[in-house]
Amino acid sequence: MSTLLRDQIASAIGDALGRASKELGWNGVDGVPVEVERPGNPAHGDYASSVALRLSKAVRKSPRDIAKAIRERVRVAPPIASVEELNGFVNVRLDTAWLARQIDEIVREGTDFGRTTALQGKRIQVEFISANPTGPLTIANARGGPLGDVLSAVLEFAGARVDREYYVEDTGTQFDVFGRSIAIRYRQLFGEAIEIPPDAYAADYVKDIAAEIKERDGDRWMSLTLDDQAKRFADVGLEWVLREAKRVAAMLGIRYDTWYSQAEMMRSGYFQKTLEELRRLGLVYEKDGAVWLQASEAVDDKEGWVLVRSNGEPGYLGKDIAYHLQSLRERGFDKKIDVWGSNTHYHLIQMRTAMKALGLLERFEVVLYQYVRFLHEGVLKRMGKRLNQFLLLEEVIEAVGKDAARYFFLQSSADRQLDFDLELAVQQSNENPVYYVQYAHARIVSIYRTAAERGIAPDGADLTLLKEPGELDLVRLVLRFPELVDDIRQHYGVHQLTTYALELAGAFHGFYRDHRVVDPDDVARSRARLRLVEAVRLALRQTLGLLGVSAPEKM
RNA sequence: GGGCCGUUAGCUCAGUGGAUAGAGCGCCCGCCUUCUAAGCGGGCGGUCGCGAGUUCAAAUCUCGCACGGCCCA
Repeated sequence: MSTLLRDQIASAIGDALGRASKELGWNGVDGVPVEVERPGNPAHGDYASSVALRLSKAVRKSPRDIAKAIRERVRVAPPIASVEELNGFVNVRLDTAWLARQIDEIVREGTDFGRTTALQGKRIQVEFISANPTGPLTIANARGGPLGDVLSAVLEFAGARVDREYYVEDTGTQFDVFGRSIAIRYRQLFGEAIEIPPDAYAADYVKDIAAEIKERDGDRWMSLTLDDQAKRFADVGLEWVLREAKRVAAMLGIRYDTWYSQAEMMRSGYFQKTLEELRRLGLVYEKDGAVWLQASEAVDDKEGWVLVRSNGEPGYLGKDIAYHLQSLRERGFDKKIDVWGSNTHYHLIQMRTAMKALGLLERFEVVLYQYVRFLHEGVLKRMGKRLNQFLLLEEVIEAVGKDAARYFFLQSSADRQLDFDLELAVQQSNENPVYYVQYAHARIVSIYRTAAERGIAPDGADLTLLKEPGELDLVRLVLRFPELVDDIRQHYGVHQLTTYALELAGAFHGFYRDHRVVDPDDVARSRARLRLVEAVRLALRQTLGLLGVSAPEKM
């Protein structure tokens, strides 16, 4: 199954259309893509194409006439059993014997079922979470975790070589403030009457870091100025933050390939190189002592954007352009995909302008997810580390578990805002659909145990015995998995995996009630059905595997 | 003031131009002597925020407006 089923069907219809066009002397057919979809209504077959309706005007024929001409010319051979015309649609039905045969193919492919080579040879960097290294991971940063991790998994499954990257922004104002906050807490531990300013990080973890320093080094740093302490403690804080981030990411089942330091990127000289290149392109000008990037004409922003501030400090945008340029030019990535929170959307507009100017736009992709808020005692709160107001990712994972936490974040599209109520999440974790899906998987494994006990193995199963709609519908659903993977590979809608998992699990649960699999009185059919549910189990396992959710054999 | 995202069943959300709009939760009724009832079947429940436009066809695309969230100034 190297070619997706839907592509096979589409090209069969396309061929027929081409012949019809030639034989009947139609004009206007060229360049119109033939696409097929899975109709929701079973009466409309397994695949349908609306190409006749689209072509009607150009060809100057009624949609029905076009569809009929196509229908007459489609080569009817497995996998296609029949082609019909209805209301101008071309409806294709799959051959049921062919469908049943696919079960062996699926089982044979095993963990390769759905895997493709579409992205073979591509090196892709997926950058996600990358929270400011000024505190622990919160539920807000958390959303990017499963999104980025699952997207990475899908891209790998499609043949790409993927690097999961955590960009550590260990330079800049926020990082300095973090160091200063630790220093102030450190001084307070020695009884100094120094207040933590309102724009500093006031949360308890900052005190913890200061206490760790005191414990280890005592008053050794008290002789330094606040500025020098701030500089030194920022690095101590960074160590703490990265240690925590690695630990908590691991709790979510996320393992990064690279923790990439912004400071290191700056030391590499790439920032200067980037400025020079932008200058050569004539996109940079100086004003008020600062260095500016010209805004694109598409954006109504005459001012342009600061690359280097008037005090000589590299600006956030400038550093990020340099970082991207380095990834794509020097670090060997064909593509960089960033998973960013919605608050960066304006930054994204700026980045796209810059990437376009540098000729890198098509190698730069962003998944923008809407912010996560949390409810505390029924009141909505905006997350903020400086506000000392946040819900730790760790607390959530501890409360509901890795599987439910990941599944929760992957249920809705990135575009939709999430509100998280920890009390409700704990209370409802038993109702999390992830258990519904996992239960289907465990049930199938249980069927296998029963079969083994009764001495029935699926080997040599005669799949032609599978003729009932309930049986074949399961195969149809399983065969959608490779198409789904292909969609996500292109459009990054990883939440579709959860929708699919739920649908497949539901279909299986329904099947389970109506169809006995292990029946000692009918060993032949038992074998065939064991094969069938094995294919379902595989599709579930593959889906859960991409989601990073476990597929338990017992529940 | 400019920009990004959202608005679909009581609640949480799928549905990214097709033919009667779906799921989970909740509510009502039914189903465990047989492979796991964390399950299944049935029922109730919808002006797809509002208005215009494009199209053979709009929840889906475009424009305007309203409301909610966010970013920039």
